[in-house]
Amino acid sequence: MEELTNRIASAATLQDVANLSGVSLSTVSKILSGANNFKDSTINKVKSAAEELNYMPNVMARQIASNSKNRIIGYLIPNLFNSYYSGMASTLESYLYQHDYELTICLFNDDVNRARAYLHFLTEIRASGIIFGSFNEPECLKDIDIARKYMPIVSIQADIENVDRVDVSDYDGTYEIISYLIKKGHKKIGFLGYQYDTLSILSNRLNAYKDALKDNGIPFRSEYVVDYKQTPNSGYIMANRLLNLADPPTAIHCFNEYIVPDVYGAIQDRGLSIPDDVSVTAFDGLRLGSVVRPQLTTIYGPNDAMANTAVDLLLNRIEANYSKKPPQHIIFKHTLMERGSVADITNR
Amino acid sequence: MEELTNRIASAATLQDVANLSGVSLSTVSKILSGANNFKDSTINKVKSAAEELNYMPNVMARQIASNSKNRIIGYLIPNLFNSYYSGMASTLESYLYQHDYELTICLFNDDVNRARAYLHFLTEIRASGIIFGSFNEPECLKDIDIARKYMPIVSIQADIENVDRVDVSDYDGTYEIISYLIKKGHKKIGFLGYQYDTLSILSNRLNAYKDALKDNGIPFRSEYVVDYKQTPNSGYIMANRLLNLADPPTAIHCFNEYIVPDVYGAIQDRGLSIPDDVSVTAFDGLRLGSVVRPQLTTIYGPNDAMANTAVDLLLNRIEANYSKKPPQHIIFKHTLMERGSVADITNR
DNA sequence: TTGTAGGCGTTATCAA
DNA sequence: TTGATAACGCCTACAA
Repeated sequence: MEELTNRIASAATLQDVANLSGVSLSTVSKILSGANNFKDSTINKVKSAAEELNYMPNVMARQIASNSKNRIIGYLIPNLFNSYYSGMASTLESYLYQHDYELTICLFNDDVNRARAYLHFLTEIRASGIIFGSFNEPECLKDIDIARKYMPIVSIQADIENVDRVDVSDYDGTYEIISYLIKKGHKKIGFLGYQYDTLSILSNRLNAYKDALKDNGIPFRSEYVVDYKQTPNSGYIMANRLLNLADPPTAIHCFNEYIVPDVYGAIQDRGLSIPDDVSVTAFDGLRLGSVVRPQLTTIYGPNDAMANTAVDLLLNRIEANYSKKPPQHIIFKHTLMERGSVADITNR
Repeated sequence: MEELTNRIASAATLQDVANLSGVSLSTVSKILSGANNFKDSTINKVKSAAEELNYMPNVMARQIASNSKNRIIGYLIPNLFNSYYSGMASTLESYLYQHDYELTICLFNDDVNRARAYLHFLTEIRASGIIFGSFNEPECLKDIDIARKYMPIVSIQADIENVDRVDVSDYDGTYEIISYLIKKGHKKIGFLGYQYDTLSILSNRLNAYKDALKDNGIPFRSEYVVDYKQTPNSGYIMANRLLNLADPPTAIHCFNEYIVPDVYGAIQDRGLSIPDDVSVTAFDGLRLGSVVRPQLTTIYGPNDAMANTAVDLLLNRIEANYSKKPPQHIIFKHTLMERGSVADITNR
């Protein structure tokens, strides 16, 4: 009676299957790869031998021998507490699966060294492509340059030179929602961001904030802009920085959406209500915006479309054999979603 | 001037490096693997040639030749919208990194076929081990049986026979929090679960719910138990099922925590307040319990400890060469976290 | 319909 | 201090 404890069987090889079924190795190889031009009896012998031995092809050996590409796509991301990334991952996986690719999610937990390690990893296993999540780690640039010699790379809202890239209209979206707040009577508007100086999506959004204020004759107040490192509770900390001001804002715009529940918490912990005391807006359009109460007025970015397009761009490169077509930059249009988190204070 | 468009370089091989540096292939191999017993000049020649060619070892070839293990651990999970999984993934990655292993997160988006595909994938690339997330897909059992012949497997709250497993005290924890609700005067207590007939963590928790009622002389009412498939908004749907009852419960216990924000939303959408009109409890102890308002009274399971222990168990199997030690089952003790989501209604 | 033999990129053994 | 050469597990002409 076989014990089912955790141990490795001497992983069967093609040769083992060949021995057991009494045919040659190459016959086994062909049959197991789906060849039909063999006697039924041979096919059956081989298949049942493989079954019996639980033969699983060694994909590495196969790739080396046939010099074929694997179908592994890596998605490199800094964290998963921001559901932006998990949502993206889910969409990417679904779409890649339709194309018969496997997604491997490489989570580097905000550690550049690990980001680099995963880049090396993906390069060394000769993955077929890499999708960059939205993050900014300049120290990776050299590793990216090496990786790109081995496989195509696509960026989803990340600053990498000379690769295909998808984005949402950061500037326009932010400009629109800040203008919207102003139209609702808000003049004291806070902006919560991150410490990512060189990340263009942040600077785009921050510039839009400034421009919208300026175009409406509202002076910029630096104390209304808070940034902080990205941590699970950064929203709470940043919101409190604003709420602690002697003259706190009447509206808070969040650079991205995952901090919103914490911002809500910070406001509610002071006994203030949303939107009557403080209005809140954000950018992203994640599901959580419809989960919080009041539901969030936000700028929706079509993340599913972005993810799918990123895959399309990547697979084009892969399957068109790394064509030299210049890098594409596709920008999706945002949508303003009016829900319940903004008060009209024009009459106050 | 070199074009930096997205293309593959003819990935350099050892032979290329050898040619460029004018030494033999095997010398290059040794030097690039860190051998010191060569002339400095040779070492330098080789290293700079490798650098120049952006040589990256082909890990597959390396493994085949040396028949060494890779350091890939797969984490197989059904979704990422439940932050239970993303939190686990993050902890696993951090701990594995300390041990110099790479985590590859395999998200199968609730599709058995994809779960099976990822199992095959991990087996075919000869990953060093697999960590099973908490889910129940009986159709995978055969594939698991094959996979386990190639590498050790550890389960985190998943029903798989004969593998190492970590758990939290489901029964006791649920029993405690239901008893707690009863002590607070609640007699009408709803239970929100899932359609996972054979998942032991659900049946454990449900049995504890029933037993706690019984032991306190409260009759079981089947209409107070709602289950539904696991979707992003299942909490909203399930909560409404309870709230629509002619005689709705005064307290709702959630089998797990990620549905809590939706349950809150469902309650608040009726103008009801938590905990005055409806008390809410749950099981997990995720961060989101402290993000919602009122903060959630819940059963905390030590997920970080579970994750780390799962890794320990797995690495023991791997590094002790798949020992035949019988499967371990380690159960962590829960903790009741009293926060603000339960009202005392004994005097009503 | 089946088998032989060479090769994929690497490591490892042994000789020079 | 270096370099042939035989593996590793598999694929694929080409031959039989």
